[in-house]
Amino acid sequence: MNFANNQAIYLQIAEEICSYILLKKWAQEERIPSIRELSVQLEVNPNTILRSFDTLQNEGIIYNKRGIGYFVSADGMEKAKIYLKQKFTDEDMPQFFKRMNLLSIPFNELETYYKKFINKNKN
Amino acid sequence: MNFANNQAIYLQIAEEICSYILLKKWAQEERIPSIRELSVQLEVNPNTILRSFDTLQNEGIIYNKRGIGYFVSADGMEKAKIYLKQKFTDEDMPQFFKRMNLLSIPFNELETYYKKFINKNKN
Amino acid sequence: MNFANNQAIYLQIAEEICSYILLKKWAQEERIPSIRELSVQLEVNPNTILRSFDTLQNEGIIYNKRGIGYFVSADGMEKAKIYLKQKFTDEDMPQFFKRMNLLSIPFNELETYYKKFINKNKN
Amino acid sequence: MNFANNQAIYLQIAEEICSYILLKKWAQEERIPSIRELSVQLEVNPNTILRSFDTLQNEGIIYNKRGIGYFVSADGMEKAKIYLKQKFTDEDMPQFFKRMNLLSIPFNELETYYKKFINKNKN
DNA sequence: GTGGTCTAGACCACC
DNA sequence: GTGGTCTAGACCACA
Repeated sequence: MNFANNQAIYLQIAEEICSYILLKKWAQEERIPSIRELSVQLEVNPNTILRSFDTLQNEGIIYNKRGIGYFVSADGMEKAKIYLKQKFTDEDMPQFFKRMNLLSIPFNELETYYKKFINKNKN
Repeated sequence: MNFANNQAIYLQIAEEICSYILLKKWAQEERIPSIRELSVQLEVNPNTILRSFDTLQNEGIIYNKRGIGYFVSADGMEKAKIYLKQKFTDEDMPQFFKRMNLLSIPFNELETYYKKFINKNKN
Repeated sequence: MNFANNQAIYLQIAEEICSYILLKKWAQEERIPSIRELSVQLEVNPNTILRSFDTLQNEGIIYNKRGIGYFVSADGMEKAKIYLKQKFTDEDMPQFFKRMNLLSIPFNELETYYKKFINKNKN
Repeated sequence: MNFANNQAIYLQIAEEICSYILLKKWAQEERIPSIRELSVQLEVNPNTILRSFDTLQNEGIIYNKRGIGYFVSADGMEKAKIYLKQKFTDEDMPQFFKRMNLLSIPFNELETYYKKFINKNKN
């Protein structure tokens, strides 16, 4: 039994940053908070934030200006979406479908729930 | 940012027990491990286990024989399924659908992924 | 005046590993020494070696088997060559050409030296 | 693995001084900074600077006036160029060509890179 | 044993 | 101020 979320903190933070970009809380070409700011705010070690940034930089989602800070790439939103979608299909979906099978929920039934969800949130 | 799973531990354990019942690791009318056993195994305070058992007993999934232990109800499997399904539709599904919307994944696409999942796990 | 090589240690190590692969000291699909072994041998912190390995893994030059170690990729030699060549053309060549200009060495003259070098090392 | 530049510090400084002369930062017959000044500026022991000056004096690149200081020779620029060129052809070139061979870069290709370099820096 | 993660803290270069 | 590098050492999961 694992009570804590088993995913590495730096990956959780990376995903969170992507979500922020997708939600347009940080626009493209905009500077994101510094490593030190985030490390204080999220109460983690600066090195952990750096690792998140490194990961996102490798994905081309953010880039870096020496001595200034990190910025969302010009195509950061698109790339953030690709990054998150990959994680979603590879990790969340299989777990979700597994649960459906355990609970004998047929795929048809899922659509019903989906329509309800859409109706409730369409406003 | 929440690094730890935000759900109460005793509820996590309750769900886990239901899963075990559904997977037939503990048959109906079978005695389940004692509070002490589980508290040692899961490295949790015995009171936490007791709360899980209370919750499941209220749902009619397990019952208690004084001085002997807890047992899976005669209709425990069915009730465990209902219990888990409720959690699944109320908590997991909305979160899942929300993510789909954020990532602009149409419902049609989900079916494709579902079929892939089924094919991979049908053996 | 910088007396020490200004390139980061973990990048120097990454290049050194690539050279080893190109020189076939570590064959493709072969396991390379563990992080701990190299950290002792090279007298650097294990984290520094890990960073070198991370870099090379991102380049697809090496890959990892959990709990076993790092291995040279099937196409590791080719990718190591590409990696080193990029570094060579981007960093070493400009510096080399700059020196040629400072010393007023025309390109023709370089060819003479090159032929001498080849003759001396062709055996 | 050598993390530090393997060349003796006093030789590195000697080369640096030659570069300065070639770049006309110190003109011929001009006095160059005192041993004490340089030792402070470069954070090096005065004896190390003295050894650099000795080396350059032996090459006839600089000369000494008792009680006054060191001066660039009348033909210092030419001799500095010869000194640096010798180092360049004897030490840098072989290493450079060796790398070219390791990376299977033919000499023709080098010319392409050279032209690009010239074009970029011709302004 | 292996690698993976995280913390604490230091020093550096660049702006 | 910013990020970049490196060390020391801890704890974890996996095999």
